[in-house]
Formats: sequence, C-alpha cells, structure tokens
Amino acid sequence: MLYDLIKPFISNEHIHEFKRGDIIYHEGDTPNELFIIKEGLVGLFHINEAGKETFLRVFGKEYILGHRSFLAQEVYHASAIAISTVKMFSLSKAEFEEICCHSKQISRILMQILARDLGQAELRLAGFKDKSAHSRIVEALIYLKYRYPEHTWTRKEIAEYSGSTYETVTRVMTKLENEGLIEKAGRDFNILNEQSLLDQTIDFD
Amino acid sequence: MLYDLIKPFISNEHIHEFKRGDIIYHEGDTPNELFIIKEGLVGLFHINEAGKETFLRVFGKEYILGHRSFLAQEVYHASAIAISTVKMFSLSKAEFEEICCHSKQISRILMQILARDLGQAELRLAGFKDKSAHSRIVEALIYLKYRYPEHTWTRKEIAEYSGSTYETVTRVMTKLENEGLIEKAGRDFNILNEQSLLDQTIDFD
DNA sequence: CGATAGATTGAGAGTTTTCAACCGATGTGG
DNA sequence: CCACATCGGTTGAAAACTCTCAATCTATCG
Repeated sequence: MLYDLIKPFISNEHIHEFKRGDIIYHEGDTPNELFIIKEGLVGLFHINEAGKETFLRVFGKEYILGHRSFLAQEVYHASAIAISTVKMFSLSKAEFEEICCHSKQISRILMQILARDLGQAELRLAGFKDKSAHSRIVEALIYLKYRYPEHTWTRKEIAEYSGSTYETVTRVMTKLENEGLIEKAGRDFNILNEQSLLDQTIDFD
Repeated sequence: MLYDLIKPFISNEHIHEFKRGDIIYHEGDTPNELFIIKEGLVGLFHINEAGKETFLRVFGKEYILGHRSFLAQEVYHASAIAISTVKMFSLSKAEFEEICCHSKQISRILMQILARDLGQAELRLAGFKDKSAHSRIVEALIYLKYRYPEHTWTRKEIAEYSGSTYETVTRVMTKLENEGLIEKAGRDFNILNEQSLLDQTIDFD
C-alpha cells in the first residue's frame, strides 16, 4: 500500500545488498536515508551493554525502514540487522521529505503505521510483565511463523522477540511438540494446532 | 506546540471533568472523540485478566489523548484513567480529521509525537528484559518526578510504570534514602543526587 | 481523633536464567 | 561424496531475582 505510493519515486540507482548478519545501521547513528525493502527480512534490535539483544520489529518485502527516527527527528534508537539476504532501495531524507509532505495520503499511512506499531509495542510491554515466558514464546512462535513462514527462525531470534532465552525457547518448543501442537522439522518447525496454541497465550493467575 | 495549533478549533462547549480514579475510556471501546487536557494528569493503563495494571504513558496539560487509536483506526488498546482531577476539551473525530488533515504542520507534529512515543516504548520494552527491577524503578522515579513534580506519585503508580510491585518500589526507595540519593517527605519524595541516581540506571552484568 | 488508603518489612516460594556439557544438523572442501 | 568443522539445539542442575503473602505501621483527611 505505502510501497505502491512510494514506488514511482524510487530509482534503481540506489540499491543496497546485505547478507544475513550485516548491520544496516547502528543505534545512535544519525539517519541520512530511508530504506525500502525489495526483498529479504530485516530485524530491528536493541543491544544492551552486556551485548544482549532485544528483537523489536521485523520488516519484510516492501516495508519502509528508518522512518521512525526520521519523523521523530532523533538518532536511531536501535540497530537494523539483515536476517536474510536483503536487497533495498534507499531514499535520501530530502527525497522522503518531498514525498511524504506533499501527499496527504502518504502522511496518513505513515501515521497509521506509527500508531499501530506504537500500540503493538505497548501491548508487548504490558505482556512482558503480566505474561509468563511460556505465553510470550507461544505468541512469538505464532507471530513470526505466520508472518514469515519462509524464514527458518532460530531459537535465538524467537527468544529475543519474546524476551526470553534460547534455552527456555527450546524447552517450551519441546513441550509443545510433546503436546502435538507443533512439529519440529530439522531446525524449523510447523504449527499443527493453532487454536490450542492460542489458548496457551493467555495466563490465568 | 501542538496545543497552540489546535487551540483555535476548540470550543468551550465540550468540557469534561474527571476526578482521580475516574475512567475516561476503556480498552476495547471504539473511539468517538479525542481529548485535549486543560489541566490535570491522565494515565494510560493496560489491565490484564488478573487485574494487574501496566502504566503505559502519562499525559499532562495541553496533551492530546486518544490520537493513537484514531490514527491507527483501531479500538483503544488501553484504558485512560484520571490520575488527578482533570479538565479536558473534546473534539469529535470529524473535527479532528478536519484539523489534522488540512494542516501539514499539525500532521507533521502528530507523526513526531507518535514516532517519539514508539521509540520510548521500544526502549522500555528492551529495558524490561535487560535491566533489573532496581534500575527500572530508579529510571521511573527520575522520569515521573521531573516530569510532574507537583504530583505525589504513589508506590503503586511507580511500580506500574517501572513494571514492578509496590513492595519492591518501597524497598528500592528505602535503599536509595539510606544512600542519601533521595529523601522521603511524607508519602512524596525528593531527588537529592540526580547524577548518582542516573548511574544506578545502568546494569553491568 | 478515628477511619482508611498507602507504606514498610519480613519470610518463603517460584519462575526463569545461567552455566555447563553434549548432541545433531548443515554445508564445505578435499 | 565423505569427513569434519561449525553453528544451532537440547538437557540438566543450581542460582538468583522478584514476587507473593502476611502482618504492622503511618500519613492524611473528614
């Protein structure tokens, strides 16, 4: 949707390619450009002093990246890292300014994206405090798998998204497999019983 | 800033008054109007099945309230509750639509507010996982106190903002008082040594 | 001055993390 | 195409941090 509106302004001159693990930008850097993902997956991560990462957002095909910092007029608050091989277009700040300020429709969509992401972040924030690690991991499994089924999510990525550790993710997944709700397929997994999984998303205490 | 731009459109006809504890809107409700705070403090809370609350955002004088849900085109994701006696103006969705869509300046400021709140929420999200309760409570003390010094924040409010419990807040505050970093004044408290407090905001592990 | 909301303190419990050792999958170079 | 290196996954045991529960105390206000 947003992509279709921005597409006319993209030139193929500014194509960037990254491979898994590459850092696209660093927390603290000053944004100079925005990115539109042509293909691949990008994760936004916050990394603390001890090197522990929190997985904040995923961006897939045709998503925009770097808009938050630009619109907030702040430096990047987190780092963008390629989760798979990624191809992206870039837009300079000036180009983006031009585009987004001259189209009511585009600025309206940007507001919607920001508003939804804010809601989601705050709900996760609340969930971190009132849900068990087990529930949060089940949620992350469903979210990440349905959103990007083609990607083999590692235990570490699932842990960083759910706010847990990879050992705990392993334990939960083993339990879910024994209950017949998921099946492991090599390092990947499949969801066998979505409804029962969703039920485990709610804590009663 | 935003307030000054919106002020011309506010009529005194739609004034609402709430007292401490009153619910302004409920999570799950469909938004019909937006609010501008004339005076007082409002908190945005998420309440889980067990009744446990998470304090997501504070809104003070001249702040706008309800814009996230409106711009996301979603129902309220959390409940707004008066923290002190509050007086607010309201704007219908149509009035707000009119205002924000016809001024580039206003929509730009709204984007900035959303983008900054998103950044803050995500940083808190990360902090919930990689900071100790002690650090988060110290952060909350500084944030809430400097932001709204005139309000006597309860241990419960501090706990819900920092993602902790009021007992733990009490213990941390007693410790900080013994270290001479804060002083308790009745149920209120004062910050005596901001720098040392900020140092306790960082975990090394 | 009594009532009540809020604050303090202690002790025990429980979930998750941490540390550690080991196993299995995947992919590459000889 | 196999052997091995490496990355990722599994499992166990112990430790730790907070929370929970409970009892008691203290502000604050009508």
